Amino acid sequence: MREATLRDVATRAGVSIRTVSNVVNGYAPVSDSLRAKVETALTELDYRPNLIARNLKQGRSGMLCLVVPELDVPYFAELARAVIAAGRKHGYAVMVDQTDADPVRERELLTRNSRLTLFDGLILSPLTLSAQELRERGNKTPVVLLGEHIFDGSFSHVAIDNVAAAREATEHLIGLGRTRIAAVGDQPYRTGETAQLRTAGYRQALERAGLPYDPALVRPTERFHRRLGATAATALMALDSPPDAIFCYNDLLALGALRGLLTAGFRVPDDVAVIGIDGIEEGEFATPSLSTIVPDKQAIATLAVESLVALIEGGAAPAPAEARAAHTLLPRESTVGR
Amino acid sequence: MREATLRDVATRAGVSIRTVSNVVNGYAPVSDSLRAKVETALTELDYRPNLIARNLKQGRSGMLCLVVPELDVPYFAELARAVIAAGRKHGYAVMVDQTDADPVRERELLTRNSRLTLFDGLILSPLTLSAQELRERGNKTPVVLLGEHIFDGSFSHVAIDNVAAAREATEHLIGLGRTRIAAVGDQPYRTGETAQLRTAGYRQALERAGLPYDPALVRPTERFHRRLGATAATALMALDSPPDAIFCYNDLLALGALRGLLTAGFRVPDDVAVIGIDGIEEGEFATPSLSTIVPDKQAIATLAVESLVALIEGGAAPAPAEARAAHTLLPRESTVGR
DNA sequence: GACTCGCTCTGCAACGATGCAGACATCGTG
DNA sequence: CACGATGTCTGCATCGTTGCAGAGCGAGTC
Repeated sequence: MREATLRDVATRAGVSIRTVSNVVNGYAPVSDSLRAKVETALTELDYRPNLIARNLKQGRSGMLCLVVPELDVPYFAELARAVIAAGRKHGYAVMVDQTDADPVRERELLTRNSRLTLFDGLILSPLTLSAQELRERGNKTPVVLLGEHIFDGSFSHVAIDNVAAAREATEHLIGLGRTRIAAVGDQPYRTGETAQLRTAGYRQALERAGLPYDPALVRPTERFHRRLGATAATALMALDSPPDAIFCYNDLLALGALRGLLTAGFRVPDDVAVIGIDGIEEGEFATPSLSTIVPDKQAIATLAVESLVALIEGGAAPAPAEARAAHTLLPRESTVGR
Repeated sequence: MREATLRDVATRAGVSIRTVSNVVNGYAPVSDSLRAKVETALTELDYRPNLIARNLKQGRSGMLCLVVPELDVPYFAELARAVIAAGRKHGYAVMVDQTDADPVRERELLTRNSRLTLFDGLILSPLTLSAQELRERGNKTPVVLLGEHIFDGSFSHVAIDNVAAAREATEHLIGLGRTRIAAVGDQPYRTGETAQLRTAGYRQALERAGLPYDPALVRPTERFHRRLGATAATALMALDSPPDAIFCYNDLLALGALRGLLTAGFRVPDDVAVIGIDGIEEGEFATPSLSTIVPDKQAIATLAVESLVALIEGGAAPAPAEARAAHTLLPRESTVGR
């Protein structure tokens, strides 16, 4: 049985379609007697408005889309929660999609037939897309980007200050008296901008402290996953002169490193201190608990949604806004011990 | 500037709207010369089909919606990944939403204006909704339920055998020689069906092994979060005769318990063994690594999507299907040590 | 009593796409 | 040369809703 339409209700109630629509939406004044008749018919037929039709007519869907590389990376899951909440505050439903960190699927977002046309706006955390590709997309859906990646002034964009965050993480380790500090997570190629910014911050901290920069202590990882963190950390400890601290470019790498180090028999933080970035809840319950830089996810979400809503409702495109969210150092056992 | 429509392209190419549509969709044969003209116009105007309009005409959107209580609960995030993948295999895009474990928001899903009308089907992991509420919803969108909750035969439904899973977890602990086994996560009220099934499995195992059932060892928790696991575990160890093993109803509780126990100075598994359910990746990297029951998330996702697609494309409603996904015991350090 | 006013209510057109039936031109066949 | 068959292309109606303009009607005013 198909869903009842306005026409069905109108026939049953003996009124015009338009009047039913008015009753449903409360747009125009309707006399009590008619209203009652219509409402009876509405419930009898169990009418539900067809939102697709409404959207077509109104040219908007009231939905935003958040696209992240991987939902099961806790940082993105926690961010998604915040974005969904921020969207609701502005009257938008936020639906989440993931690209599986697959460049092909990221590019699908830009194609002609992308499902994104269904949404009023897009919040995208790109992984491999270049600014140029994004600019040339056929898609006119308003976009706000998350993360440092590919920002070139042509899009609204929200991120933390990655250089500062990395510098502060490294300085925290230096402040604890560590002198051979490794970095895990560099991505020295086109799509690794965020990682490169963190490397820059790391080097700034070393420089300011007058510590030498040793390329052997910087380990690239293709992704920011636990297992790669474990591998990198144990490899570092196998060096002739191993590090006494490891700065990981995100918490998953750091948590993997923790586990790898403990398995290999190293004590954290006594032998090696470890710090990450992301402030995911998992780090609080790890053993030892993980020191980290906590980005203000609430702020990121709010800023992203606000920029996007401005783009959508602002009519003429306002200039792309670049917003910075705050971050704070959260020292825990993995650097300062118990 | 608004998006180009078929009409715009048709005007520019000097052909009928219908022909442009044919070129775009490849439906009917079009001569090479016309096709070329149309394609030029298409790219010049950067035409993108309006999916809302297409959906309205075709009566379907090609999108499924997955609704979970909390995306930042890793089990749901990992499940979401699997569901998204399974959906793609069947030609559907899956969008994810969360209710924040808020009963009000769960009920919003059922209201007249629910955005769900935009989707061809719904995969729902309900938390507080009753079967009756779901049955009485105005919404005719096909639904498949995840988890044991509220299944009463009126909906298609996918879950693991929670009783067996809990029994096997408990039996694993018993097999290691533990005799005072606690359970963390009971929810002895209407919306706690899943938890209650796990309690049943726990009691079955005790009974079969001839171990006494001690109500003091069963700790309810309102949610399945790390912090509550930590609290419950430390409370248990403060008992006059503390347990020598703890079965947690999910991995987050277990990971919280691990941390709580270690902070309180207990050795895991020497003093207390700990096991969870969910098989989330986090448990593999915890210290000690977490023993767990791993539900076959791939299977859950596949079964759910297949049932849903059957409902959607099957025309006349097929009988609701009840599907069971497999689970396996994965012993790790938190029960068997290193 | 004619007129305006204001309140209800209605019909038509439109959003942008596709399904369908048929128009038209071209071709092959007897 | 007439005919039907084939291959391209088009116009109209339609999906379910809302915007707009105006019809109809009773009440109020002079």
